Amino acid sequence: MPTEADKAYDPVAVEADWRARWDRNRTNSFTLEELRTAERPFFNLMMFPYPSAEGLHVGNIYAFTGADVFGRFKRMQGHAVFEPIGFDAFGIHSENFALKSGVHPTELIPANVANFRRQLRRIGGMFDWDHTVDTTDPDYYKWTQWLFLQLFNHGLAEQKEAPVNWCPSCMTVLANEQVIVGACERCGTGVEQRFIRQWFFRITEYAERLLRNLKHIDWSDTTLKAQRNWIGRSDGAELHFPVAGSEREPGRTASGEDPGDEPAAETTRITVFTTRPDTIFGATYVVLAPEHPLVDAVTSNGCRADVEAYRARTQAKDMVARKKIEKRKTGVFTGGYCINPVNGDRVPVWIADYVLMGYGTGAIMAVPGHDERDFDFATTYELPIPRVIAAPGEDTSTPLEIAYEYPTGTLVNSGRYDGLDVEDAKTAIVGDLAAQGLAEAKVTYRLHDWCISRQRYWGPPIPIIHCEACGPVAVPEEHLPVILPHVEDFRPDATGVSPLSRVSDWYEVACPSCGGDATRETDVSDTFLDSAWYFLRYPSTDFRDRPFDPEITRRWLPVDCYIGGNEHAVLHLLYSRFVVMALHDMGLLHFEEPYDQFRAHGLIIREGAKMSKSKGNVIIPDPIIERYGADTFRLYLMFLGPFVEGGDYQDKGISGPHGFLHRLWESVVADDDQTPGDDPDPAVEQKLHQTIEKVTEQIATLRYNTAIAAMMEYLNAARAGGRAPARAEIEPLVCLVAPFAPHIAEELWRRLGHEGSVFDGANWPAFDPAKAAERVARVAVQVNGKVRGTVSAPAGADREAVVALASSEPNVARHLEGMEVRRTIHVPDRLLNFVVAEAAAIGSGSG
RNA sequence: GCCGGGGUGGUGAAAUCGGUAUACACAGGGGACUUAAAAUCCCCCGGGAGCAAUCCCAUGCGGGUUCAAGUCCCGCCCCCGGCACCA
Repeated sequence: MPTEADKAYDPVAVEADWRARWDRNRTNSFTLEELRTAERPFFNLMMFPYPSAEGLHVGNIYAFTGADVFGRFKRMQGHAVFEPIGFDAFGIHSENFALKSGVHPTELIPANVANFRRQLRRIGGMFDWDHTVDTTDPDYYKWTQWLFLQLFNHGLAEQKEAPVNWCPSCMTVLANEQVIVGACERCGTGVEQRFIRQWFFRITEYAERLLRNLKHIDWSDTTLKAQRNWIGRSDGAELHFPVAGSEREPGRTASGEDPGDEPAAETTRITVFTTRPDTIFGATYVVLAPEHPLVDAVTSNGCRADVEAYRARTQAKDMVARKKIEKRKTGVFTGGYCINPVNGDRVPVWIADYVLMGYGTGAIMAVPGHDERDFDFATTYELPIPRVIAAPGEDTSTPLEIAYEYPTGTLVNSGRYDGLDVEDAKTAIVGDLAAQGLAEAKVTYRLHDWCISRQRYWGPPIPIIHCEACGPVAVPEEHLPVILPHVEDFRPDATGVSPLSRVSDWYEVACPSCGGDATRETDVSDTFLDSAWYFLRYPSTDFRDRPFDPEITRRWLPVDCYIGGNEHAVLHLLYSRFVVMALHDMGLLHFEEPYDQFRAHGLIIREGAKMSKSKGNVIIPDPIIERYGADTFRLYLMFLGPFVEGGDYQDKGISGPHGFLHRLWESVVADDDQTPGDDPDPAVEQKLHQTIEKVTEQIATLRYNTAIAAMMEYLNAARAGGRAPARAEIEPLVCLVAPFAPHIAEELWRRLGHEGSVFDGANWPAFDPAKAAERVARVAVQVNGKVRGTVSAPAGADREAVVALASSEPNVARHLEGMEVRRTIHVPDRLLNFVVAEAAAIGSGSG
């Protein structure tokens, strides 16, 4: 006998019950054997969270719920869906929090992870808890270190000097995002740059493939665009400007006839990169980055003091400030000159910090007439600004008020190239200079090599041993993992090197190669390395002796669907693509792109404002879940707006979805005497199939908000006028709602008499187009484009039939009176439009 | 500055192969049921005029194309996110 308590919807009880059943029945977990043999495998991935001390953020819940809805939907369509979750627990966030709170990360992180696990279970995600990953677990980072070694062994890891942000007050290295307008985010002290030897992965070797493959993968457009911009291919040329006074200048003839027979090795040349070789006649000076290696060579004695002072000033600025556009460009003349290779003109050489050593060749030819930055600089230092490109309607003498930068026009003031258009001139000039050894066509990428060294504590040690005799030596694979030693005080100190460099009994080791005295690398690796391969690990966590099992990997990878935030649209996705591509080239993976499909979700705001701790308007999930249940919370989050765009969380709005689930519950768990027979009402059944069609299509395209609206509309129709829906009307709705509200769906499915989980077996309702078809169409009738009435016509009715119906509609007839119908436009089942004009000037006026 | 994405009721938002603008929900108002409350159910809800039928206006602003424009084209304004001297 069901009791009263059994009949009321108690979300907290239902959800606790079903969490227990899922665990008991292993509903969401795969055994190793199941992973090996799964039919129709579907790898549903979401970006794993950083387990913060504050607990799961609504942003996380939003993202995970959206991904989980998709996974459950696929599962109900008969796929074997693998949906793992893990913890990205290394990195500067944990370390800084630990420094501030005084709790060591080795205590902090496990506590945070435990809390996250609890919260993740509570939201009802279909997570396989037997296959999780924690990047701080030595069993995991052993393989992160292994990955480093694979790249090292294949020549893709190398050491280079590179600048870091240094705060002289905190005595620590800062990440770029910790530098706010040139100052340390914590103490406000001005940041300097220091040069340190660091490890880099040669991702730039893969730039072209990383760019090219973007054409074939199914990703959000915005993400593809962000990747393209980041890789930043630009097509241009390197041009060589011999330094005046060094040997063997080319002849001074304007046409550049002197071929300068051999490209004389002893000639010092400044090589510039430009995308506009057509403007070379307008190059009135050359600018080197202050760090450029030729600065010393070109600087005259008279200018040396100024040059040195300027270089010192530049170095004191941090990299971030230097990248900000300042109002005035600055620079100094070196006293040196070089020769414009196209006409033999002597042009002065300057240094300026608007030229960056890290891009192109670290040197530019300045064309002030056709480049805004050069224009500003030339204006400041009163350098000449000639015109060499004329737009239509302009000529040589048209004054240049601002730089003319458009890549179209005709050359002027350019010797024998005058009259050529921009594109032809590029080819001709580069071709002619190349014949003299003074130019090469060249493609440059904005993408930099990936610096993975961190002078920090909370990360996996880089598995390298430095030996005086042998150089950097890989830690032998059998010695992995290189365990991160427990260091009580891991605060960075004045030396600016990693905290691990203070642990001599850890870093002093024998060289694996020669056995001599050697030291471990004391930097740890970037968190992005941890997350660059975690999806490979998930299905293979049953193996302790290999990072990923070939057979399992072949079945499950690449990832079928990846959902995550656009804040990782660039780096994380790019790095993981690179790692996969490299492993593919080593023969370790059968694919070279990790994610078949990627979708970026939107952001949640609250009551129209961005959420932030300082505003005190963050949504705290636990109390909401306690009050309404996870199902309501999930449903509401997905209802707020389109998943890929985000939405505005308004506290009161949750009552809508909550009421919907209550009504659904009552429609199933109705009083016995109200339970009607099994025959569905034809009109309701029609609506049902229309709803199945919409919901199926909209979930597949992540338009969850409208899918939910369609279900609400259907339930309203099925309950209209207080009627109790028939079982055949309501049972399919339980299935449709299941991806969003899995606990209540399970419970109602059980109460409808089914054994086991609604997610086992392909229970997604079948759509029958015949049942969904409308038999009567409501056709809007317009006169001159204005709606004057609607008529009901049999579906598919032809023009004459609809015209006849429409003409007898009183209001339509009134508007047609005295008018001549010139045209009639008929859109079947939708609309009829009479285009009319006054028949004659005679009888005006209507009734 | 550049690259994305947007501006539709009191609010979150629907509708973009051009075809009845405002689905669904919140907030608000009225009613039924109930001892009462909750829950449920029904009705109203863009602005203006009118007793009403009905008419006019309305999708950031200004033009245009079309029988027909929230949707397409041109020119602006504003908001959000990202990148930022990339030669």
